[in-house]
Amino acid sequence: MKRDSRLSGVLHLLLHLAQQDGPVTSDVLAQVMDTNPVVIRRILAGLRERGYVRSEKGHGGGWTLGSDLAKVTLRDVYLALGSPTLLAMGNRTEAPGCLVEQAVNAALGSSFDAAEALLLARFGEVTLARLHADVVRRMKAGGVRQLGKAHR
Amino acid sequence: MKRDSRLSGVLHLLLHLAQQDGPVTSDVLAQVMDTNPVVIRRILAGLRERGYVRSEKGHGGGWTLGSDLAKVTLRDVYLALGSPTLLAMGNRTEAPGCLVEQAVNAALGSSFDAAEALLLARFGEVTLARLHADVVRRMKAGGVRQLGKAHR
DNA sequence: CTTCATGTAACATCATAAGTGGCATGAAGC
DNA sequence: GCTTCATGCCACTTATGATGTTACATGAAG
Repeated sequence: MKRDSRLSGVLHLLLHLAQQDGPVTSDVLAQVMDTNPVVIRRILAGLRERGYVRSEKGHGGGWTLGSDLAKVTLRDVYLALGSPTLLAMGNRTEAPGCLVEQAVNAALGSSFDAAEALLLARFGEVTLARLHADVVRRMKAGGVRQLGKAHR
Repeated sequence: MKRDSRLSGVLHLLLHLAQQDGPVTSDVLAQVMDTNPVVIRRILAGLRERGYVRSEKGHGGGWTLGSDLAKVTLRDVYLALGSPTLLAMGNRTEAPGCLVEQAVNAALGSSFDAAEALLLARFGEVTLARLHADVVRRMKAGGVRQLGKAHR
């Protein structure tokens, strides 16, 4: 199964935006992420609806942050993406008539639910501000290297 | 992302085998699972290597359980399937040069790891015997219904 | 009114689980 | 021996969803 990397990608985008003054175009972000501008717009569309980012058209346009990084958690970002599937596995059928399958579903399902709950809880504990602070810390630790240069 | 239901499926198969005296053919199991015999063989192949099931060719052949249900956990079964991907999400890249991505990976990765560890731990706590006991309990609770009849 | 940038639809690509057909292998029954 | 039944396995197809790409409309700045 192909792994969904949108959450990873969008966080990357947000943190890069956090280190830019003005708007950044989808084109630039696409180069940084080594992908297509349309993919960028697609990913950021959900965040725009919630006000986490803003977009402007025309000259000098592009993407800017739209809210306080301290008030947005990874969970918020995840939800803004449309709550994509977290687990790669699932029960074969829901609401089966077979008693065996019911027992299997009950056993697996409770574990699946627990794992999803754990993920969401941990996502809820981490704010973008904390991630940003971590980036700054890493920059200092490794010497103030310019960002965006080490992308390839 | 398409969800992997092999673990769910194989548990279903094992519990059905547990309630049969003699060998059960892939054909019969396929009907029970509403799928193709080849799929059954493919799923059970890994379990055979570890001795959890045995297969016999020819007349009167088919699949039988190969070990004590109390000694096999869901984790064992999961491993026998080849440890398929548990999470539908992942980091965009591993070992990135970009500091931002490193920070993102660290934050997400620890959560991903925790969720996977939780799943494996819970799988390790559940034996097939316990699942089987649960099936029996459900049968008594709902009247002794014949298994395999409520499959479609 | 030209240029730049987003917004969006439509389509192509790619990976993987699942489904299917065909054929070889081996065991039981005649 | 030989037929039948069942697994073992390979190659191919199908289905699904993330991702990549092209094309065109919209709107803002110069």
